[in-house]
Parts: sequence; C-alpha cells; structure tokens
Amino acid sequence: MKLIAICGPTASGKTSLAVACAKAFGGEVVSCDALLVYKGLNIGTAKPTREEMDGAPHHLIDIVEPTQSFSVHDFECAALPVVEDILARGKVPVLCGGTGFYMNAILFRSGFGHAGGDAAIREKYERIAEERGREYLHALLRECDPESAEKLHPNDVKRVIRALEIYELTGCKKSSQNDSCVPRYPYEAFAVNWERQTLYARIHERTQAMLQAGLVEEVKGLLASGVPENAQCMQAIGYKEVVEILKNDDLHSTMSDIIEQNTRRYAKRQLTFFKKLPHLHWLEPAGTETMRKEIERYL
RNA sequence: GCCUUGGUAGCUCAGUUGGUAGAGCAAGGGACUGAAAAUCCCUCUGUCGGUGGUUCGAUUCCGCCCCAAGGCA
Repeated sequence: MKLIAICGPTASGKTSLAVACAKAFGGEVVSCDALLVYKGLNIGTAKPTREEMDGAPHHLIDIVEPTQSFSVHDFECAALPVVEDILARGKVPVLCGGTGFYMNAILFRSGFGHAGGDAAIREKYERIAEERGREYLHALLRECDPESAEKLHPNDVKRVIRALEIYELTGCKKSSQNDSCVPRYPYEAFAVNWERQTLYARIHERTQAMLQAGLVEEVKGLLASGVPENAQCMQAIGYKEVVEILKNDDLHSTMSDIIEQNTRRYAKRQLTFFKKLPHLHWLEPAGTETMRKEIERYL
C-alpha cells in the first residue's frame, strides 16, 4: 500500500480529509506540521481536537515544549521511526500537514550532509551581517563556496549563514552536497484545489473563529507560563501578531486583518511549494467522502 | 445657499513650473536541503472625478457640473 500525503495550503480542510482516509484505509495520521509539534499552541495552529481526530491515531503532535526550538532534522528523526512502525504493523501512514519542508523530509532521502546547527556560529555571522552588512557576509560565502553564493541572494541572510555554517563545521561546501531527492516510499499526494477567493474567505472565517475561541488568552497564558516572546514557536502566525498587540493596544482593532493578511501570504507560499511535489493530485472541492473516494482511485 | 479643501493604481498618498504619472501597502509569480507559519527574490495596475475652453499638446491652466469632508448661514 502506498503512503498517502494530504497537503495543501492552510485552511483547505486537510485534517478532516486525512482522518477520513485513515479510517477508510486502515491508516494512522502522521502530522507534518512545524507548529503542531508544540504543546500548548492549540487554537492558533488549528490543532485537531479529539473530536476531529474521530478515533484515528495521530502522531507527531504535542511532542515538544513551547520553550524548545525544533528543526526539520529533529522532525525527520522523530518521524521516520513512526512511519516505519506504522508500516511494520501493516497500517498505512497518512501524512498530513502544511509544512512542505517537513513532509519532504519523510518522503525523500536527500543527499544532504550532517552538519548540525550551531548557535554560536550563527550568532557570530549574524553579528557580522549587522556590523558589516549583508553584502559583506555574502562576499565571505563567495570566498569559501562560490556556487552557493551564486544561488543565494545577499539579503537571504538565514541561508547565507547556513551555507557558511556548513562550511565552517564540516569543511565541505554546501553546493558540493548531492541534492538529488530519492523517494523513500511509494506515495500519492493530494491537495484540495480551492479557488483563491474561496480559500481566502475560509481563512477569514477561520481567523475569526480562532479569535472567538480565545487566541489572545492562549498567547497570554503561554507568555505567563514562561515562554519567551522570541521563542521559535512564537514566530507562528496568529501568535507573533498577538504578542505585538499586547504591547501596543492601538493595534488591537487591526489584529484580525493583520493575521489574515499574513495567513494569506503563507497560503500562497505553501501553494508555490506544493506545486512542485511529484505525484501530487489536485482534488476538486467537494464533500469529505467524495474526495476520499477520489483519492481511493489513485491508490 | 455661500465659502474652503480635496477627488490620481484595490487602499493611503506623491507628482507633473503644460509633453498622458510613481511610492508604500494590498495583489500576482517564484525560490527554498538542520529557523520553513521562518527567510528571501521578481512583477503588474491607471479613460489622473465629468465636461467644455485656451494650446501644437491638458492629468496639470481657465469655466461649468458632479461627489466627499469641514466651515458659515
């Protein structure tokens, strides 16, 4: 049996579709989401509730504290054994999530090296970027790894730093690493093809619902429990905006507009990312059961 | 009814001492290999409120009209 991957932009209805697939095909849901891994971030991440899970087993949700940082590598380390275990038990893994980068970490074996992240190195280069400029930092990369420098825009400081970090840690150029992506498992991927306007309307409705459900209170609670404002998870849409608003009440009236705006941009980036995914099938919007049957035709 | 100010991109506005216009935001497209809900790159758009006049040429100057805001009655 092939793996099933339910992807697509935020607010497109991935959760219910994944649950329907899991129940119909004897599967278990493997969340591929960079924020659902955090405990305590529930409302703003639209984390599936027990009712929504409807009895289907879910994995990789609530696996780290909100004070911790997390990376694709951490995700890969956690996810692969889970997928293997599901397979070993004769069940079908139903990957579900909006973080394409994370989903790819399960679906493909990359020729990527094992240079870890090093906070001290990152800080060092961040300081250089700040004091001497992005162009200077980029020139530094050009010296040790011209090919990577060529691919990266000087303004993309995070990636420039990562390339520098890889070189400093391993002595190898990032560009010299094999970037071919070999599928780990046979799979078929699906995304609901909403019309852009409809998707945006859904984003609007969902944002309103989150605010009603107490998103602001959730953020306050997280902060009160000791999660720092600059914690990685606080970069999430819906959370970072509320943090700002709590500091400047004048922004309160525009809160939902800002959150929706950022969510729309995020949805667009997701669409761009998923368009390239091999074996992706776009489903016409319909009832969950209809779409589930459509999926069945590809398995 | 009178006076004043304004009407330029989806929004907020800039500008042209007369040669058919540009910023920010929004929107669209793209990149992405250990921060990815992050980070970054690229691009579009206009009957310049309407209508006459002056002019080789008007969005710009003049007249009239319409609309909005404020003020006076």
